[in-house]
Amino acid sequence: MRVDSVPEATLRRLPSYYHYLLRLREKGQELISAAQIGVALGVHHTQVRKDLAVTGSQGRPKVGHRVDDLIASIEEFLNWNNVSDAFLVGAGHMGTALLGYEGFERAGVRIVAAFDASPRRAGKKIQGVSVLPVEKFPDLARRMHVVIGILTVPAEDAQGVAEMMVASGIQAIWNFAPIVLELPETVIVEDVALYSSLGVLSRRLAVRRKSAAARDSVRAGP
Amino acid sequence: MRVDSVPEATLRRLPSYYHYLLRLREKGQELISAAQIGVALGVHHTQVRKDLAVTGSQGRPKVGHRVDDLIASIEEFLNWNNVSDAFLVGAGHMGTALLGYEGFERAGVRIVAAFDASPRRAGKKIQGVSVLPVEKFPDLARRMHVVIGILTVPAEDAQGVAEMMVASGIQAIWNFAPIVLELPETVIVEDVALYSSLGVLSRRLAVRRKSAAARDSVRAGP
DNA sequence: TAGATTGTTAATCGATTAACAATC
DNA sequence: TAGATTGTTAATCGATTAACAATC
Repeated sequence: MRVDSVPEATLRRLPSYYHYLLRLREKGQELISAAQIGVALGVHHTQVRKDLAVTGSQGRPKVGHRVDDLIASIEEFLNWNNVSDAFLVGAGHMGTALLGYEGFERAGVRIVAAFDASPRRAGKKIQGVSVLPVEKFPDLARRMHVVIGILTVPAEDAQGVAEMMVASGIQAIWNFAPIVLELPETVIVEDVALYSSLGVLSRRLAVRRKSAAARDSVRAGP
Repeated sequence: MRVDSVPEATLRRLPSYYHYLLRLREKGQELISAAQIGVALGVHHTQVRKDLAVTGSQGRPKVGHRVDDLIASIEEFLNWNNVSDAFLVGAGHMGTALLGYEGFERAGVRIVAAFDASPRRAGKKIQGVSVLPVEKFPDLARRMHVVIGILTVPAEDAQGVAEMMVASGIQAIWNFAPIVLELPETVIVEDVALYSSLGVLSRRLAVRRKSAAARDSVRAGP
């Protein structure tokens, strides 16, 4: 049983619309049609309409959608207008990078503390966020009612840390480790699969080279 | 016309199998069945078989697959056994994080130089990789026959830098900026859509809260 | 009004899952 | 051998695209 009837593919496209619309607004554009969005983002215009429809935003025939309305509707639909506190575990390269991002508050997430198992890192401040010993996570998470965990630890530690997070009341995990976490299915896990992305890139490049090589050998003759 | 007949969903799952298999090998396990992989990674066993089939690897009835064979087949299929040089542009938070990753060489990519528009960053070394002025990109890319570009610049600079990359001979771009790049369709673009990921997470969490609240109000009575 | 655009219903397409024969 | 597992073909499911009526 799916809790949310909205297709995941739609959820993934909405942020892309959102950032495009922000840019339009910055340029002062007030109206936009589904077809224009589609062309700009490489999505079929019917698909754009369906995606926007789930947010409840309505356009006017012959006129299009108000950029402001769309932005507000997407924000509300994704709950990006309510910022939730998040704890990050793993203050390594990726963790440090995420702590430096400004844009996540606009996407409903504020990283309020970071944790690390290494005493070398704990005690420091990174990008203005304190790095604490990971032992302090459970107590603090509970006291501050933090329900979002960001997981940027090495793959071999990820499962253990994730379990600690869930035991501390975390309900959603943004996982950067290249493993599939085994957790109660009530926990929301969203993977950032960097290696999946690299796999697609590498394969496409290889296929492209192969077909280019094939063309060249035809051109050169048998 | 699709150049590669293999579904993208399959390409995205293969790296996940790959990392799981690496862990098995480390533990000394020599054989594995599609069903076991499926249980561990949350994929239907038939799907696992189809995915593995595209790599050309074969298993034996009643026995399963040799872990070694699968690893080798996936590596070859994704061309991860041939490492390509890559240039990174944007030595900010995310760029720095990627320069620190050890695992990308195993995924076919070696970052050999970084570039940045800011004179403050250019000239430094980050994680042992030199950061050069972005003006040097075109000439160096051509001379070194670099065809992979990693794009970690702010959103507003991404389109321009991507065009510069393509003009310099780059054939595939790993894009971390939250915009849809408009480039010739011969260019392979692979987006790491952090905000799409956050959108899904935020929405799921909101839906979960809503249904929890609904349950509570029923329990409390009308 | 005419026609551009929306929003919805129907058709198509592709990916996932089910069923089952092959085989070690 | 019996049965666990593979690999393939058929059925189902869900997402995308096409068709079209509604409307400003």
